[in-house]
Amino acid sequence: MTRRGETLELAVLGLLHEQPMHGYELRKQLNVVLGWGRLLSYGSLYPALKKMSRAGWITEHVAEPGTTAPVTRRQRIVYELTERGDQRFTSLMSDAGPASWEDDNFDVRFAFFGRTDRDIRLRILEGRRARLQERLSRAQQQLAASRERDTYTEELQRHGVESVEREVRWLSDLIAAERDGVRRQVTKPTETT
Amino acid sequence: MTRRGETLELAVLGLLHEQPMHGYELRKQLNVVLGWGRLLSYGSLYPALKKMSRAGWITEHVAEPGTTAPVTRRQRIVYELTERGDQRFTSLMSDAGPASWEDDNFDVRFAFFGRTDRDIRLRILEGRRARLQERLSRAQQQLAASRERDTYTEELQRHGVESVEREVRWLSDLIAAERDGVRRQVTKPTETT
DNA sequence: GTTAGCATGTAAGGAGTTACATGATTTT
DNA sequence: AAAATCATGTAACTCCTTACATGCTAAC
Repeated sequence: MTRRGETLELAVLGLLHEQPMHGYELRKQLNVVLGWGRLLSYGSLYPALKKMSRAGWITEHVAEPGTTAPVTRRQRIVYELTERGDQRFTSLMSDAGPASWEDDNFDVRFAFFGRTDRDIRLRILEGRRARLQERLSRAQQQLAASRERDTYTEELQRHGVESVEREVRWLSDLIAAERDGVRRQVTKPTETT
Repeated sequence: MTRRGETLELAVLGLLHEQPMHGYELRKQLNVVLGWGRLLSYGSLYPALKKMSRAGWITEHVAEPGTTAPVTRRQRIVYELTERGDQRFTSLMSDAGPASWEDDNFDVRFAFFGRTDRDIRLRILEGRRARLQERLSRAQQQLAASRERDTYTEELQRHGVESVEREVRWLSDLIAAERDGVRRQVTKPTETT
């Protein structure tokens, strides 16, 4: 019944869904999928992989030098998704959770949209938009209320509101595209500054 | 020589710089200053206040019902900035730290720009911009390299790049304004409340 | 021959959340 | 009389980072 911290787990399962990988490579790929500014630390990655291995979602294969890759530098451990891991992936992608959990996982889930049904995609996108809009109205009220505060605080809040508004528009475009069943191809929204 | 987690500390010191406050009120204000989506939990706030109190940066005054506010609901503990706390605030605002630390603290520092010198403000803004630009070029390379990947991953990366580009422009505007000495009306806002 | 990158791990510690515990006051 | 809000706190737990430990291979 773990509710938080499944983000890393989902990201690993999703990446191994594409192809087996060893930890070092996985870390680099995780940097793309997780929206985090920094690279995930090894102190976090390897224990997580062990845990997932024990849970039966992935398997560890020791790849000896020269057997797998053209130039293998040293012993590497290649992780591969199991069938149960695949089920776990699907469950994590489609299950609804608390708002905070869904917010934490949004980026990762989005990255794996290609392996998810359209109705699930729509639910995730609409849920995200609804939560952002809620946050937006609170922030706008706050902005209107705190006019007395100094310019910098106000500027920070104004910028925050604009960023969220921008993200809401982005989501709306994506939702519209999904509804139309149109395979979206990167239309650059007209920039208004 | 604590390097991380001074974010909360800085935010509290900055808010108490304006006026003394009790914990419950502080939490609401922190929600504005810290860029976090959720409210800070009490389980995090109160121990932090105790710690800062022991360090001598703030003092605790018990405000008995009826003595301070017009309608006091129950016993509240009002926290007030000490002189050493003020020094600590200045130090945290002006000290340069590791990149990750400066990134974590950027929002909070920006919110308190009104109580900081212009050269410090410029250093913080330019530092932030430099780090974002660095991240941007890496992300752009990644985006160009991974054209084979599916549409959603690409879309996510594209959106990420655009967001960062936008933030860089925002920072550039702010830097230009600071350089021009276009005083955004500083230091002490007109006394009200 | 030394530095940089590849590759895997452990131990200690930091900073936060959730759940629990208590109780007054205001609103419905 | 119940529910919401005000107000403060503790204990257990989670997840992550930093620092340490090891050792191979490629490039300069």
